Amino acid sequence: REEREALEKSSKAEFIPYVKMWSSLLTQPLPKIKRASLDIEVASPDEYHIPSPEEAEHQVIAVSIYGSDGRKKVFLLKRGDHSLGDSKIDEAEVLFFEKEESLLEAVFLEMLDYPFIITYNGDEFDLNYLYHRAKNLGFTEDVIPINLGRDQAWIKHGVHIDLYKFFANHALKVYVFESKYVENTLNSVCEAIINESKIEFEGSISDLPILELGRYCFNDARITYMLTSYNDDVVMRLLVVIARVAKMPFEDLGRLGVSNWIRSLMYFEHRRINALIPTSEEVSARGTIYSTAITKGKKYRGAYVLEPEAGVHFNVAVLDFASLYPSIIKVYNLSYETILCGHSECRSNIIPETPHWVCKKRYGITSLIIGSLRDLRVKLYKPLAKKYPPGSDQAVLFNTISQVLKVILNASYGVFGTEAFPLYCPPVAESTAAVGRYLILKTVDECRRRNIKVVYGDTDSLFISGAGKGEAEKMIEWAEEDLGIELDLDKVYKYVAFSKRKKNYLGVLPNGNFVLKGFTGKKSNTPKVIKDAFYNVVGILSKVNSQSDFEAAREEVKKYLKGITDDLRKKKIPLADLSFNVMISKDLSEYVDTTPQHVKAAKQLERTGRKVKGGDIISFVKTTTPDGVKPTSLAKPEEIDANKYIEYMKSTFEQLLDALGYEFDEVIASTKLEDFFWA
DNA sequence: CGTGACTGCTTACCT
DNA sequence: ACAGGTAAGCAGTCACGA
Repeated sequence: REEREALEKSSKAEFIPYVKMWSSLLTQPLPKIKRASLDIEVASPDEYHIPSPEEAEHQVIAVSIYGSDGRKKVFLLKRGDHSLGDSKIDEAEVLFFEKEESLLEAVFLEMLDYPFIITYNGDEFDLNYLYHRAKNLGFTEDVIPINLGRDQAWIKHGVHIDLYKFFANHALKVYVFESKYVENTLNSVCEAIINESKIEFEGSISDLPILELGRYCFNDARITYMLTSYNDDVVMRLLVVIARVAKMPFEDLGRLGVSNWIRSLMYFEHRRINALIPTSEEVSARGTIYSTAITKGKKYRGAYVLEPEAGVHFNVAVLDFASLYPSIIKVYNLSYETILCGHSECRSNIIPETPHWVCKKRYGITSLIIGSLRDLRVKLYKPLAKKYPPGSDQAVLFNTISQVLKVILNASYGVFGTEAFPLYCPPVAESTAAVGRYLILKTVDECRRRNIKVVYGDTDSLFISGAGKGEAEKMIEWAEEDLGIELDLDKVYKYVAFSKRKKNYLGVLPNGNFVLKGFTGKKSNTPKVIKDAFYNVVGILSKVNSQSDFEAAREEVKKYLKGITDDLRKKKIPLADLSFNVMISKDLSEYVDTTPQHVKAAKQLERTGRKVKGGDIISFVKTTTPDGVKPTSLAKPEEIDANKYIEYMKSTFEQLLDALGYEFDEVIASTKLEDFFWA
């Protein structure tokens, strides 16, 4: 209450009701949700055949249900020609059925005990299959607890949450799960998030002994459930908080993107204040785009990225604007109905760098909603999450709220620049970005005026070198007074190394921890051998405390890299560590313009019978064969093109070594110590 | 017909 | 169906010179 009252006091009158409304809603305790995960296995003629849910022509041979109340059941179909095997399923009660009909009946009955059913891809497969299979077996509609929509499956008595769609949500993937997984499969997500895996087996699922099949199926249900229970039910908590903010039912919010959450939230607010919801045509007609994008194919100009000053800089502070774009939307009163408003007296209220003006008479709906949510996150929930001991109920609640607000706030500007958003309003989007450029450039000017050296900056951040704590604090005060926007001291690096490339740097903190941005050496598709080598080199460099320390580190780096390149030449590196892992974003037939290397490898895989579809990760190695690549699973060690790997290593390490002023070729070719000089 | 400059496609990243 | 900006590798095209 104390913190909330302080926030209310510092808020403008128009924002106070919103702060009150949000804080009383969001601080409600989080319910424990009774639920069960469900997974099914279907007989299939061969291992590459994926049974069609609509036809549902094959038997359902196993179902597992894993409940939050501790009940865990495996339903198995007895098949005469299959042995039971000797697998043990310790945790669960195992039930055998002679007839598939009675198995399904028992499963449906069990489902009724749970108001929430959790699946991984149940919309497309598990529930869809169960429904059609039951129909095929003569079940009547009223005894099947499932309804099918166009792209989703509903539970008649409760809520079905399909985690596949939840974990595939790009915004959640990036901002909540920190891009820890790339592929959206159950196995990839579980490995990245809860350190669990699917059970591996060879051949076809239908050929497994019955108990072995049960063990496999049960494990899937178990890890699916764990995705909702790990870290104190964080996924369930996220769903509850998103539902509260977005004013959206659970069924929808797990399946729809952030733009839909924001649409729902904005529409709700229109209804609450008795305002008409405009049509997209009305909103689009407000104005047109003025700026031109730097990137081909984009609609308007975006953020500004400063040229980094190449080299090593010691004692670098990073200043950044807290939630820059939401702050701009709030402070500059940006909204579809305030931009280019009808009042002639507002026409002089011009947005910097644009011909657009904005209303002076009243606050816009976007400004009020996004502005108040921004303040809630920055001034209330972030500090509150830190105030309570980690793991306490309060810390857990405030952290969840803070994460959800982050996702929504991060998307709140972008939605106005996307045609699919019903309140699409390009002048709002381009004005937000324009003000961002204006603010960061003004701040750079102010630094220069104060003789503070700016060595880099991107969108909302400035890296300043050689400034003391006092000077940084003065800048923060200046921003508050002259810009009306909150600037923070984000961190202070022991040193930062920049090559000449933007969005690409190494920052080392006083405690030796480091931050790597942009480097090829950290990208998910880079071969493990090169990625490991890169992190090891950075590890060596992160111990450096002064210019002279670089001398000693240099020798260590050189020796280390020489070892790796020698191993590469002698083909001592295992294939798995040499593989590039690249996502194939569409189906093979859709690559009509070019045939990139991962597509070449995928085509070779298809020729061996493997199915490849959009979203799969293709693992390939560079070879001396005519295609230049081979899928890792089909390649032989002697086919590896060592030179290609050394070339790739060179360009990977140059991004780092450039900054330090020496050449990769010298590192691996030279034998004389005196050949090396550091900047 | 081979080479190199150039453009466009594709993926992954940064804010 | 949030946005734009940047890096990098490779595929494909085309002019140029032999």
